[in-house]
Amino acid sequence: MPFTAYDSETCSIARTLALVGDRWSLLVLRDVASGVRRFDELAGHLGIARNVLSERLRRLTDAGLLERVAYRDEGVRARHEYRLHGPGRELVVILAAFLTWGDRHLAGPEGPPALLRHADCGAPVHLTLSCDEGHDLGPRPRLRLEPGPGSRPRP
Amino acid sequence: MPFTAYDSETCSIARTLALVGDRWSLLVLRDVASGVRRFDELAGHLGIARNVLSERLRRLTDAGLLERVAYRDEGVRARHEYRLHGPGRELVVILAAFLTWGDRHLAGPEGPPALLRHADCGAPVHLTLSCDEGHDLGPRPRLRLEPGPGSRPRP
DNA sequence: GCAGCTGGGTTTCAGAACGCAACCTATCCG
DNA sequence: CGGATAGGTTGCGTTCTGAAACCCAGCTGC
Repeated sequence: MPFTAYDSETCSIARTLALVGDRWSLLVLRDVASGVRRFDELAGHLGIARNVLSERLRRLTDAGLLERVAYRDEGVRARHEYRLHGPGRELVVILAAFLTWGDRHLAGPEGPPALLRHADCGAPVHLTLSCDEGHDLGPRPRLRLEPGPGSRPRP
Repeated sequence: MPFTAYDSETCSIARTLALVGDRWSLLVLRDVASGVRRFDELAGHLGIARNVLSERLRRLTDAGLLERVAYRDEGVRARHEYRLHGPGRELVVILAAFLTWGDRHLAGPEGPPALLRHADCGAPVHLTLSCDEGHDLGPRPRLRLEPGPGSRPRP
């Protein structure tokens, strides 16, 4: 049964992209994961239009990837900030995949523009793809995507 | 030095997203990686507008992620198809990251809609994030993104 | 006690991107 | 010659995005 016989949108890749696959969501998540948590900081750092940022934060919060947390600096009224939440914390693996690819193929001669480290021990981090037989698949893995139990035929 | 002091667009995540971070590119790459290589098949399976598909294929080809390969079925004139090429073959790691996340958080009770297997041995594939000290970081890694040698201050 | 500042947005409107359908064009077959 | 078909391109209307202005609540200084 060819891949084309199955519904494109049911695939987990498509579903995940529908959630965070626009031009800004992953950058917002990157910044939040890096400690940029407040609206104005995000808007300033990302260069995103404020209405778009507002809409993205709402969507990501509604989806449970971010949480709004109240905080209060001294002498200022209570405000709130955004933090990674629940499943959102696992999205950093996707960010790491983008970072790794970009470092390998888009970095200039000066080297990678950002480094990803293990927060606990400070060592650089790397992503490996391996199969349940224990083979390491390397950077250019030979893979096959096939319909799984939750697949649906194309409408 | 806070993360906000560094240019958002220089980051490898941002650069990679600028290349493939629109609503369709990664789905096109998923399909091409899965053996859907011809224009009409892609258009039909993805449900993408033909002009948009045309433009995406050109961009991805220009960027060196896809190559156009001539082929000829019997009794039909020569045509061409698209295949993953060079750095494009390494993008499947990003697709695997999306798939893994979607399987964990967006799959229904029936199970994952698609399975990713090692083409050589047929075993399911998984992604692991580990640090150079050898710690396995698990699905919710505690990471720190910091400016690297190629970083630039914010303009 | 009120003017101004600040964080965190919403509103408005123009321009870019997208989706749909129609059309074009080689080539091969009958 | 007249389809059939793969692989696009063109034109047009709708939707999404971006920039900038505006709003609003609460603190602070005067």
